[in-house]
Amino acid sequence: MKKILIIEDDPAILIGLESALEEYELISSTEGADGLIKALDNSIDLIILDIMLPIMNGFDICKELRKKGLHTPIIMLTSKKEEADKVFGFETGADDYVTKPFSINELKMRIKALLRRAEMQTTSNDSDSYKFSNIIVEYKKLDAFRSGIALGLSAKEFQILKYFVEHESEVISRDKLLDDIWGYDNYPTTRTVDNYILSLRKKIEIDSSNPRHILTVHTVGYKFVK
Amino acid sequence: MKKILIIEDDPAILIGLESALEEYELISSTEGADGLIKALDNSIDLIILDIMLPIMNGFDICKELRKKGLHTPIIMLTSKKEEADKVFGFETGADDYVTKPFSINELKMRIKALLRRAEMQTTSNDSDSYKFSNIIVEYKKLDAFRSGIALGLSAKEFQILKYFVEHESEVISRDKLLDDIWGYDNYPTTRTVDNYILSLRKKIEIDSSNPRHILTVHTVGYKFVK
DNA sequence: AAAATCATGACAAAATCGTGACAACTCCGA
DNA sequence: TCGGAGTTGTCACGATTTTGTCATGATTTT
Repeated sequence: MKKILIIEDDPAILIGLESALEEYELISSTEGADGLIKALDNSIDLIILDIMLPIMNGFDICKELRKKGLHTPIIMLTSKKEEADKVFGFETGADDYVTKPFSINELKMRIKALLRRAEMQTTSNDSDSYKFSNIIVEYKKLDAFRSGIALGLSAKEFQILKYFVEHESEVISRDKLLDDIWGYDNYPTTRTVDNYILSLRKKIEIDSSNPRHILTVHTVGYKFVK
Repeated sequence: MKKILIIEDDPAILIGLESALEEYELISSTEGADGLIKALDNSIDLIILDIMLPIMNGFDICKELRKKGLHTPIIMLTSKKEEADKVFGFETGADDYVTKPFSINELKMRIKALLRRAEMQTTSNDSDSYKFSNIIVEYKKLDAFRSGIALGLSAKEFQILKYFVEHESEVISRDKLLDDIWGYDNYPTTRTVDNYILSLRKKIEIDSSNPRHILTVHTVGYKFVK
């Protein structure tokens, strides 16, 4: 269930929203500073923010949140159309607004549209294969293929390759790999890593002594490039 | 410059949009099937889509695009509010709408908001890089790139370059660099520093014998400028 | 039990590191 | 303006560290 944070000081509107948005998990705040903390603390999916608030106004909250690097979609509640124009500009960071008195139906649709778009960001990358060069890594088959023929990766080799493609071009230290692949309970030597790199290279590189995909970064670790 | 595709059959509106949205690169289509192809072919950043179109209506185009896995933000143009309600629902895939006759200002703001949100997706993950001139220093990749091609910095070279960019325009003495990069346990000669400066210059400067970024400050040390 | 996989150590190969030598340059005073 | 002392640029070499690779035994899977 999606979490929505409502920052609104007018009890009448707050109650109205709460009954209209029963399909969501609602968190509310009637005051700016408190709302700001809640917006940062919880794993909120969307924020509904009134512009007119005592002490700290919605305009400032919005800017503050964006300054702190929060990407949560924000819908502003405003009383006047002109006011909306001011806050909805590029520089404030709000994603949408509705003007009071607003249609609950319209608000609901705008919420849906923003949630859907946010959702897409996180789930659009769930394909079950990864291509690079002439190789396809099939997550479900736990193996990789060069022009259709299986390379016959062992379980650990596959894990490592998957880890590498998921961290494309990042430098991975041997210790990081041991932590993330082997876990903390059994901890082989860093030499073990080199050996797996060797066998992986033999399988996925065309010339394993001159690797083009699994590169060594001397004194640091390895990195995978497409 | 962001690319916007406008799918609209009414020439009057099309001309109006084209003159209002001069800040964008515009591509237009007056017909559904053609618009659908253009939407898929080009690297469009946003689509403005009229609902009422001959032959294939905007509603269907929208659904078709989403079915094909296109995530481009879509703003619908509608004549009636009720019509908007129908297409703006969760199932069609539109992100926003404006009702004719619409305020150009409002449309512009809605475009901005959607583009900003889309932008965040692509740029939110490279916060750990530093640009200067035509070079990008990628912290996670432990390397720097000139127009995309890797410069192949060694670990120590990278450390030093990172140190320099983090202390932009500050004059750094050799001793300070030895302290901060090599640490207090092993302490090479100041000659060593010069050697690393040399190799760094060879990699990041266009003319290494006439450096523009890593400058020597005689009798004091070096300084990095953008 | 056989086969595959995994982990380790030994040694060779390679890359990087640090140094000294000397040339080129800069600054400053004569 | 010239020269000299000090500073920096540059190169090549050896030392050191890191990585590649293989053979071997342990462990797990089939």
